[in-house]
Amino acid sequence: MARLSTGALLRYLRGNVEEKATLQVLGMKLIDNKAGEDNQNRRYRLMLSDGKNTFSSCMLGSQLNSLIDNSELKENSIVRIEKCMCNVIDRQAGKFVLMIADLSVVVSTADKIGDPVVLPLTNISNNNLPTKSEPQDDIVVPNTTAPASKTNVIRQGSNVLPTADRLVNGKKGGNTNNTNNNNSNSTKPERIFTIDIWTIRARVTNKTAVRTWENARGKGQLFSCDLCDETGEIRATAFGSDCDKFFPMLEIGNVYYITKGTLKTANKQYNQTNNDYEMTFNHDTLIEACTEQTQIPETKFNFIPISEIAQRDPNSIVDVIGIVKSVSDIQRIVGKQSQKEFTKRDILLMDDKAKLSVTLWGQQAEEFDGSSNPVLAIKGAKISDFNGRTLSCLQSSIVKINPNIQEAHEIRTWYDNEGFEMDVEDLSTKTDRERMTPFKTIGQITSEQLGSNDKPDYITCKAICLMIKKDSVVYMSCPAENCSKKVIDNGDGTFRCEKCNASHENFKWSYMANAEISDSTGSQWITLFRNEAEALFGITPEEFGQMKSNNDEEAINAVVTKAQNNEKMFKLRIKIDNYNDEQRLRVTCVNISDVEYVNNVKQLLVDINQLTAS
DNA sequence: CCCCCCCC
Repeated sequence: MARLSTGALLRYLRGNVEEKATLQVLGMKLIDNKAGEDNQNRRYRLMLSDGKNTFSSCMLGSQLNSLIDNSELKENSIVRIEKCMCNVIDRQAGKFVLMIADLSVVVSTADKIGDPVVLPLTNISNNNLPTKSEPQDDIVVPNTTAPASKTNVIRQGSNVLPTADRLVNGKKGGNTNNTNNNNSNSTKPERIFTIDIWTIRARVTNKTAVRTWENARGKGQLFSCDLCDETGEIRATAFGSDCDKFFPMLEIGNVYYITKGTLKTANKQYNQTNNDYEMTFNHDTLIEACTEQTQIPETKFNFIPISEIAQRDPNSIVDVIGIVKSVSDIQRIVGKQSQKEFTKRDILLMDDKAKLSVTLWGQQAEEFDGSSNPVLAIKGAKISDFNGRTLSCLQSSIVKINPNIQEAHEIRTWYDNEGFEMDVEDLSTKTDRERMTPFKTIGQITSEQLGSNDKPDYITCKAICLMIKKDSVVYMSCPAENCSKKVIDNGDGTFRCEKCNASHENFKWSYMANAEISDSTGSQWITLFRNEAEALFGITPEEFGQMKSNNDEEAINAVVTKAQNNEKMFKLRIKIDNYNDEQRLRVTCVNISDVEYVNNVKQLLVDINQLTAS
């Protein structure tokens, strides 16, 4: 039976955020946001109860808004806090915000439990952390409404500060050591205090050297660093004197409380963190080292499959993980422009679908030990389009060997069990034609006049097969190997091939199917030959030909119908050619594959970001 | 307010 975790709210505010407490939602309020119409970023503030106390500065992560939208999470719901953070706004004044990064709804519809009172915020900074709930105080859900214990969870003798809410209401808290008043209407919603000052507790995962800059706007110095906490990451930069002040304070790997700073939209072109904003440290910024133990991850990776690098734009920045298949020796080269000498080392990195060459530079190259096929995780490598696709690490790239993260364990297991004997597509040896199959819509075939160059254009589009010319799916072709020329039935049991200039005793069925495919932007007739037609129909040309010989209309209809109306990825070769003095667009399908929706959506997001960035 | 990151 679910129980509320008595005392959990105080423990959270004291920093014991690892606890997965069961709490009741006594109130929720949509917070006014400046971008009022921005439905994505709307924020709810919850009043949570642990059965004994309530705390109403609990911000619900916006990714959890759907729980409210679908009424799974509502007033009096009982929830389990899966992940939260305590944001200290002003420790002395007892201003805290509990950020709910993840929760699960234990009981959606419930009655109010107990008679909790507003949590008096004591000197939370005392280190005497209760680490587990007190079972004797647990309140059974849902069939008891026993009043909360008379004992306040706050330690005897502690300095009790007024609650944040009381401060907002303009009252002095005084000694509220025993605030447990069963008559108090503690569910009365308090005003939220304005969160115009924030504090994050974050780990520095990367830091640049101090660099000087000079351009038309002036000159100066700067450094930047990447910060991450349990919920995300952000890049921060300091200029001028702020640079002098903060550079020596921040050390890679350490955790800091950072208060105040300017936020601006991130320039995705240069910012490899997964955040729409970036931070500038300014005169008001306060940075304080955090010496407590935290669960803040070392580095936040946003891995993409290696195969997806083929679809991404050159020069874009990605995170990848893979097995080091092989490693080159150190090479020394001289830069063309700079005339400086660089050292480099190439690594062949593979996952379950593809492999490619990754270049490390300088110290990273020299110190790299790739023996015994380690897992390599790279954050912030640049895609280069030399020799197909390769990756190049930057000074800012984070390269981790055998990191202790889930994805690394998964790929290790895969490689040791089966991957070691697999071969996968090599993105770094492909010809231009093979790799240049960007995602496009059918409408773009016309709008971009694809196929009008000397070389054919190759695109990949997500489309549905609308119609198939079912009478001309297969034809009788020359049985000779490497010849698929249509044969003429001599009527005497032999079949003439003009190409081989010979008559054969038999023929073979070959595919040449015509299909109309469509997406939201248009439709296009395409031709499919053996591999692609076989992928579309799911049967061999011989099987199809047999049905045709048997005049088995019903079977043919069944096969054709099944091939229609499915969404697939069509890789197309597009070329205008002359046929009987007439120009016509030939669109040949060169590959059909299933839509990988996760990758497809990621690609769409990349496209959308590029549209909004420009 | 930077935004360069190398070579075949």
